[in-house]
Amino acid sequence: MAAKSLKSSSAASRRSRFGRGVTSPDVAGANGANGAGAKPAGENGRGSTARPGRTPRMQDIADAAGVSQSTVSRVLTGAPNAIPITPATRERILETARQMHYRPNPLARGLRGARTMLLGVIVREITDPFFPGAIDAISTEATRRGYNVVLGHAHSRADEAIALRAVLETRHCDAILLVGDTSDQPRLMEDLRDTNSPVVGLWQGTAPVSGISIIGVDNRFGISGLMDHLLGLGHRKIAFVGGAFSEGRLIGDLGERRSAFLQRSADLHLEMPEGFVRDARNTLAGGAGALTALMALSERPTAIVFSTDVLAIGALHAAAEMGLDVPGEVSIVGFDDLPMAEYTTPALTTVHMPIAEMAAAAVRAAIDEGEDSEVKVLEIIKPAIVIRRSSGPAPDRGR
Amino acid sequence: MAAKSLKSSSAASRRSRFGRGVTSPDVAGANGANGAGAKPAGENGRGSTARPGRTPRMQDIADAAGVSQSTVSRVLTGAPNAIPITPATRERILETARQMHYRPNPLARGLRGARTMLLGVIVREITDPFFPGAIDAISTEATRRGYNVVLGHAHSRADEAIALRAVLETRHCDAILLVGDTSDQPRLMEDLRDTNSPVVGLWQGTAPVSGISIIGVDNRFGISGLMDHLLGLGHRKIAFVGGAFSEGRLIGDLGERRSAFLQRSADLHLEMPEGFVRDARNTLAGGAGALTALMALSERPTAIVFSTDVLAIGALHAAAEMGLDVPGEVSIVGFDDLPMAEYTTPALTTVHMPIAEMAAAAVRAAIDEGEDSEVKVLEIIKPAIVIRRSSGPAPDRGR
DNA sequence: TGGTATGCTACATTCGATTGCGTCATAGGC
DNA sequence: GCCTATGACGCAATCGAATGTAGCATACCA
Repeated sequence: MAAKSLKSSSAASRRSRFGRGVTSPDVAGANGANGAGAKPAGENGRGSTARPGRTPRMQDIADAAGVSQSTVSRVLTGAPNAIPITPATRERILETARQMHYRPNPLARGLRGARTMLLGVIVREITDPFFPGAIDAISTEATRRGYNVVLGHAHSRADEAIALRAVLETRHCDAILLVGDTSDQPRLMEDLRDTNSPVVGLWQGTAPVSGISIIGVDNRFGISGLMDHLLGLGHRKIAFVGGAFSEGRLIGDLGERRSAFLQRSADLHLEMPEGFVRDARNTLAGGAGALTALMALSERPTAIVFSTDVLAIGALHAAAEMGLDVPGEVSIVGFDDLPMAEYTTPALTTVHMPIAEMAAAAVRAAIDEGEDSEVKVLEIIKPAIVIRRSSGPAPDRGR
Repeated sequence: MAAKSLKSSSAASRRSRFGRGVTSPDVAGANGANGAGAKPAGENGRGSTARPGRTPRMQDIADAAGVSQSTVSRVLTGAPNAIPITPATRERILETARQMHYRPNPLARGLRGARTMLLGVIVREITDPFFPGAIDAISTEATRRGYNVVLGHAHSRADEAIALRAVLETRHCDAILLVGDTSDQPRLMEDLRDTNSPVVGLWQGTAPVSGISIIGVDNRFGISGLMDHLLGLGHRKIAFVGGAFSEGRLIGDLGERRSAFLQRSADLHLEMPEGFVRDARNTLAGGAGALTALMALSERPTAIVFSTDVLAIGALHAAAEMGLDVPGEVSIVGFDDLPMAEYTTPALTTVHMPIAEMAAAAVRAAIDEGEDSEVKVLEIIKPAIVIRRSSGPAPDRGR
């Protein structure tokens, strides 16, 4: 309280009277005031007035603790500075900051070039049930490493630029994660190239992309596993339904699964009648429609490989609706192992996606790359088959 | 190129030689240099050197266009300033900025107190299939209004503070949306109270909370509708399974649904044998377990109201596993109308949640509140029943 | 030709935290 | 008693954009 009056006669007024013009010869003015005012235990630097109703800044802590703002900074950042601070001072500052509910302003921090501890995540089609788990895993791993997640959206074509812009203009992201295939959004990719923050692609397919790290799943391996399983059950007439996000455009993982199926079928000389390979939008309705269409063929498949669980679940529903027995009459398998896959009727045979590990790997790549080097990662993870009830022996086997 | 040499003899060197000490009488020094150097079409203000490899700042645009940084700012913000700019100059600046791929630094912007156009969204249990749609809707509406979404996570108790801190420390959010019930996280709520940014609760229940706006669904109305539907089908032995997120703790919407059921049952004098009202974790497994338990009762219910679709879907699966006919032997209804609800076997009767409208309302409330007043919104939306295949006539009706 | 009005642009400050460098003070050595 | 070493800290510039105010320049008026 008493210090309040001292303040205006020492540092504060000195500043305002002389302005910043006086460079160094800080003669009588300051020294004299200091000497006269005894311990001027507070109020130095510029705007030293308390600001009611506003969140405290570092200067306010400094004032309250009777030190300079820079000292507060050094204590609070806890950096192993060359500059030593007395434990007593340190403790006093820490305590003051605590009492005043101080929280550093990340904007000001970021402005100086410090990490913002933000991870930009651009997701395609968040309504795809696959992604929530992915976001969860990413967010968890990011949080564990002290990072936060900013969500960008790339739903429709028209939004491509906007979504990306948004996250990029909020470009204080230390790194950017592309989740799901976004490669058909040319402007996004182009914008990303301008960014100098590291970019990591997750579930974008396994093809290397210049300038970004890739964490992907081995789709070929997964599809092969699925087919081996079905072949082992005696199936020879196997159809495939590939999901496409946009109209007819097969991209990334989904495209790889499709071509893996085609190639494997060719290698095995499986008969592949007209209509056995279909495309459908990657929705429940798309899966249902595909199943209906396949069952309308004169020569029906005995097993169907769906490129995602979403499609397969939609197909399961359609099968039940039309009174078709799964797996008695037709086996249905998916890809992704959604949480729901275990609880469908019947439970779905699928390929388990190690979401958590992949998300962790992606976050790690993103952060490490931001901190360290320019090294691009290319990590392809092999998934495992999960056999449940929706696949069974081929119905024509007994013949 | 020629301008390059002029630069160092005009404005730039003037600054460095005289420093900031010389306040206004900008006499000979500057004028003389200007006169000698003819049109000094560039390089004014401080650090006027081009900075290769870095994203251009406003100053760089100014240098390139031969104007001052403030002029660039005024042109780019497009604010209806009192200060007019020549169309020619304006166009030149705009063009330069375009060519240099200039993007304003939101950090610097925010530092000045401008809106950051960021919406903090704190979600509880993102793995709950209900939320992706919610996030999608929020993100869409936010994007439409030029905002971006920062995702916070509040999974487990231990993380409560961390998650919130994270989003709050990234406090440059203009507003905060609480999605799902977070009221059992005391520290979070407390922290939120310190914030002076507006807070909106979505799907937190319908009880007013001091200091925050609430957008909720009328759970009582939904449950009543469900029960009326079942009563109309002749059901009198109706059980209830309430989902709890954490161990046994009934919160928010889920708690309201439970008490709505209890009250309505009491009003109607429905018989309510021991074990007819159960709690379960809000997961597929929880729903499956609850169904199994209910069917093990000596007196079985003919219909079961699940407080979420997730529970109901789990139950549907368990019923199929144990060969129970739905709705022949037992009717199952849910709440939320997940996208999946239409594709279960059989399709689920449930209460449709108007996610998009509610999300839009929440975003609107958050943004408007931030821009305008202190008015708190309390909006309770009435949901509609969706009747599908999982509910049917009571089996004992024919007796 | 001097003075004023008007149209534009430049300067300097501000936001809050970080950091290189400078400085004061105390202790110790001789 | 003076000088140096080192401990403990403060000063001020800096990051990029926004903005109030000062100031220049041309045109116009008397």
